[in-house]
Amino acid sequence: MTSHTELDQHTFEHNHNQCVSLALDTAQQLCNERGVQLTTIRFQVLSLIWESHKAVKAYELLDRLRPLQAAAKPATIYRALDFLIEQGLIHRVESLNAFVGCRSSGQQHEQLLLICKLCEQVDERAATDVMTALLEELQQAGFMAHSKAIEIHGICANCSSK
Amino acid sequence: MTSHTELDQHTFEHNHNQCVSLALDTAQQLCNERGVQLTTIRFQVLSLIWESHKAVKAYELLDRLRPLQAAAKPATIYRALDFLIEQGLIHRVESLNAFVGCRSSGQQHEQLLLICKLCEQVDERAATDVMTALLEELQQAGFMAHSKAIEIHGICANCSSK
DNA sequence: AACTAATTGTTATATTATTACATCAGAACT
DNA sequence: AGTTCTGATGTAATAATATAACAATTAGTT
Ligand SMILES: [Zn+2]
Ligand SMILES: [Zn+2]
Ligand SMILES: [Zn+2]
Ligand SMILES: [Zn+2]
Repeated sequence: MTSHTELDQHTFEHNHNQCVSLALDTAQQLCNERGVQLTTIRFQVLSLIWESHKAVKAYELLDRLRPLQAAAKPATIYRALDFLIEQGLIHRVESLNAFVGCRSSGQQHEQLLLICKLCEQVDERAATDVMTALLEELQQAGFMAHSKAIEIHGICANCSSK
Repeated sequence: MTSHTELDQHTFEHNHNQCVSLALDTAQQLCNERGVQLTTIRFQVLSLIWESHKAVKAYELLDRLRPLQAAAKPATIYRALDFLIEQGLIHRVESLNAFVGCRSSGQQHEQLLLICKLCEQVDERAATDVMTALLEELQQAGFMAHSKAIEIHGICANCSSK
């Protein structure tokens, strides 16, 4: 029997196992290179986040982590999330207070996040034209940007074709 | 003696009283046209938000409203904020869980918010080139956007020139 | 006045996140 | 081996943000 989560993954019509493998392998490799520890807890949280392309809430992660880490508390999750964000392995979706795996960790990348209201999946796009225009605008404004987050809410192509 | 808040407003080197008058007058006019009520509480909250160009937190607003409305509770503030957002009179700054007056209420506008880490002021810009590129990107992705929020954190021109 | 819808009062609670301090495990040093 | 240092985790408490539910009041309408 196929779970709801698995179905949702398939709406992208892609091999999600590949997504997960790539993400986890890349994470491990980046942490090695950087001399930081992808500990068991951090790896487990990253894996849980990567179970789908949906943004996940911290306390939902906590619930899902507890079977694996009986002692898990809010701080456990938030520490792991802080680490994963610092290392660029996940994104925080500000408008949802939720977290989603980064699909281009390692590469320098700005984020354009397309957040579907129906399937709740988050698509991350390079959107180089947008970012170029943005850089130009920032330059004109004399604004020195540290972080650039573009979060668009709406209906994804897949959902609107149904 | 000049308060810190007043000083901060002056960093824009503009007549903030004009900002406030324009914002409040426009708000009143729009509400009239739309047949919705800009009640005392809503007007007071909007005025408090407009005391500066900084984003303000809900519970800070609550503290500042209480001298005017002894019975004010969280719900009081959140209801007023909901109304003001619906009417496009303020923006919610997702990445700060805070609120800032909209400088172009009434006009159709997408928002590019430049959020300064030093002076905490929020600058709202039309950024038409960015928005054009964004629309193009969304079209390519087949994504039907309902809300577009671009929040950039960094150092504003004024602060970086000090 | 009577009715209706919108707004506000009030209480409780849900959700999201951080702080502080104790403990533990591994690496580095003596 | 013992000591020390560091980073990570355990644990408890609490802070900060936001919503739900229902009662009371007010503003418009008939
Ligand atoms: Zn996938
Ligand atoms: Zn969708
Ligand atoms: Zn001003
Ligand atoms: Zn500034």
